[in-house]
Amino acid sequence: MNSKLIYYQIYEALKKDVADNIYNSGDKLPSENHLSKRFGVNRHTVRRALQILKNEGILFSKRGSGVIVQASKLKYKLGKRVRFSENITHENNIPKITIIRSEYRKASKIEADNLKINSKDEILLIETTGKINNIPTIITKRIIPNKRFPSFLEIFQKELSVTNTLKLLGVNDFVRSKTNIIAELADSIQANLLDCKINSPLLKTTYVNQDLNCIPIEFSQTWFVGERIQLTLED
Amino acid sequence: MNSKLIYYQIYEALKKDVADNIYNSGDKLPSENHLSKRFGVNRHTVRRALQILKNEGILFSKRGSGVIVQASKLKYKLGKRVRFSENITHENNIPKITIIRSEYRKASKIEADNLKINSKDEILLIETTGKINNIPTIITKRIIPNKRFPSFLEIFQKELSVTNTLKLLGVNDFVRSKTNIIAELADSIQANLLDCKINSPLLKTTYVNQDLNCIPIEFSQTWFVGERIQLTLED
DNA sequence: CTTTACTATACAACTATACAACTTATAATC
DNA sequence: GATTATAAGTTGTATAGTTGTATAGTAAAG
Repeated sequence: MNSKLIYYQIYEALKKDVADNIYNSGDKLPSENHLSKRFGVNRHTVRRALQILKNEGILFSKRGSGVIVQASKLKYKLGKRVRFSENITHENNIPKITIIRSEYRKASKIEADNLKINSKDEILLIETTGKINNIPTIITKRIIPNKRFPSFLEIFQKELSVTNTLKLLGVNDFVRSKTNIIAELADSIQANLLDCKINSPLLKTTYVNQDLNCIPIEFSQTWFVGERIQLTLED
Repeated sequence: MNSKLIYYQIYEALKKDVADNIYNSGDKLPSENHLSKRFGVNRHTVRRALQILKNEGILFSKRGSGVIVQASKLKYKLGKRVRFSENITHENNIPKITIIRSEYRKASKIEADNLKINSKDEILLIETTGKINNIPTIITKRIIPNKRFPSFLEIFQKELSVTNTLKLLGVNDFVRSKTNIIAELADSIQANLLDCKINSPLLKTTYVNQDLNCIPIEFSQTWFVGERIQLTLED
């Protein structure tokens, strides 16, 4: 019976277009006005169809900008050696990292504990966003001991890769000592950075990377947009 | 006896109004609520009268919009040289074309065969609706080889006429190589675009226009609302 | 008693219009 | 060249009006 409803027909037509890759991940759909002309209906009828697709996680919209095809959930491997770039390019996705903030300051107690440094030693904070196929998906906040890596920021700004930066600093391998995973809700700043709604579910991982002598290198937190990422564990 | 019945009297009154051109082709009637007040009856009694007029093909309705006076069947000439605008304006009717969709993509096999191009060459798809005296009557889906006419869309958006667009592109004359005519039933999207019921009969023509050197220019399909158009052949 | 014509009411689906909030592209200005 | 206004385009929201459909009820005719 649903099949006779107009909005449902439009829903099916648009869903097919996405499935047929007429609109690809990250693409903007034609505007609601264009779609309403294409289907010969009022804009609100199109919106009703779009709403279903948004609920299904196939589309998402941004006021003033457009309606965009949601990328299917990317698998992000967690384990002993987690490498961002490899994790993304592995499935032919294109990563892009942007530094949004960096600052030097004294370590907090938690940071000092995790990095096994003296309390109030100076640390470097770097906050980055990661886009996958041009869709913002990841925020990372890194705490790095400044005493050991005084030129980290300078190199990282060029390399935009922890792995490469550490190599250039003489650390050829590093592993995770632990990873905690919790769920959080996006606040307005995160929502803005991640192109998601406020209160969208985020996956937050907290971890320490250390060299092979078990000396901590970075204490970091990463937020993933739940709709776009699934974390997978391996041993 | 029938003449006593209220709904039948309303039916006759409305039919007379249409015959007397109080309501013309394409005009909206007053809403059912207004009519029910005018005749001093319940809305459903008016609807019963309207239903007969719809069955007779004199009126048609669109949910949310209103009840509209149906046009009488227009003659549309098919033959070697088919020109939409001329066909319509010939009997003092006013045509209006709207682009509802355009996209570039690879040719399907059938399209490539008909256009005599390589399979998977890029084509331009343009979908338009044609209103006659403001009543939607025609849908056309055109496939045009992009390699030969890379600026077709740009010009067509201004001209809204294939004949004019081709003239500006240096093609002063073109003819149809073949025309197939079949009957189809309107699906829900076509029904909305054409302001007709789902499963209304449509005339569908499939044809290829080619230049005088017999090189295909467009491979297209046109759907006509059966209630509003009759096709006529000439040689 | 059953059917038919008509009323009454309510809600769903869709249209029409307007405006706010926001983004993007373009032009103007420094 | 970079920054700032301006304009145009987009989604979000609200309100009102229209047809489609379902249910219940009344009165009259057979």
